[in-house]
Amino acid sequence: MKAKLGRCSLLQALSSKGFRLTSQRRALIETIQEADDHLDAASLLRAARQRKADINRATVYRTLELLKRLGLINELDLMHLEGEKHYYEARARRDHLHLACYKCGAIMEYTTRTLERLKDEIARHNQFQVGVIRLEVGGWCKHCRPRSGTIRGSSMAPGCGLH
Amino acid sequence: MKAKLGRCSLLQALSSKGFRLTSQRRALIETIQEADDHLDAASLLRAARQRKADINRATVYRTLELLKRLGLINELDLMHLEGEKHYYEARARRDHLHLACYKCGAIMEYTTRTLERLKDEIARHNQFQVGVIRLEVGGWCKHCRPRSGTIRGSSMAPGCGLH
DNA sequence: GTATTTGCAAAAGCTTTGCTGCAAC
DNA sequence: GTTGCAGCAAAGCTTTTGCAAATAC
Repeated sequence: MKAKLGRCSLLQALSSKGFRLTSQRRALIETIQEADDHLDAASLLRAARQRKADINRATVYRTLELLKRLGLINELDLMHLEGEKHYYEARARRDHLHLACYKCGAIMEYTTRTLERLKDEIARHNQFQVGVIRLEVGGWCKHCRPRSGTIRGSSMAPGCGLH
Repeated sequence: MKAKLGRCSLLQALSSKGFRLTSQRRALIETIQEADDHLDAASLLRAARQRKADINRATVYRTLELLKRLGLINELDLMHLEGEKHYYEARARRDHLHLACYKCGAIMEYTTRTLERLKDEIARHNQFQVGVIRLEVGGWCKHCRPRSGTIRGSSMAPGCGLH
């Protein structure tokens, strides 16, 4: 179960910026905020329809675009483990990174101060104002590691054909 | 001009693993290695055709898939600044991150020890064998920052409609 | 000579768009 | 009553696939 704390209140944020709160948007936002997993557009539509039956695919995409533009949700690729869909999550108070296992497909989240330090460093060294930071790691989780023991420091994918 | 040093020799790596060196693959690989920018599949095809006229789109995608699987190139999304295409770069000796400016579209690379430290930390704390790490940052470059001075530590995108 | 790889063309998958009518404020 | 937003259906774009012919080794 995904933690529900530390989330922005999307509904509140939307209306305070003058956007209409349609019943469709409510259903979509509630679905996103209460989701256990990262949802792609199709899954979100399916889940949101249990709250409000008549939601259209176009509305899903338009709402996601809006929330993304407002910085209220994050868009993830999750290393394209399965196709080119995008995944979404309500933006948490702290940035975190996503680990994707090439073998079993598990997605893990990891929060660390180092990421915040890195963000500050990026801003300072490049005079760059950071809006969104997306850090995704592909590899092998502890259950799927090719062999136990060594974790290589190298950046090269170990061997071929392993994905 | 992008630095040409610190690259893997893709041709050599391919043949040493027993893959055939077709003229199409040669043309594609040479194009990738000498590219000044990050190339998407269509641009790569266009550029490679100047070396070898008859290359097909399917071959491009199949070759990219192969090189990616072998860990010889990185696949980037560059924060989806323009559509959903993917971008590719020959894998460098050191990992680096990509900064994408929402306003002018500039892509900058930044290499830092902190990224390597972060990678080690990820591996240690999650017992995760890192294959590929992809870190992309969306924001505003020094020429496009909304206002000078403050660089906010917050992760929220500043204001709405700015992308 | 044989197995791998290519070209071709069609399809698949996800996302976007134009337009009409509905609904939030 | 306005104006923004949703629904519908069609199109758009990138990427993938099946199969026969070509090519690297």
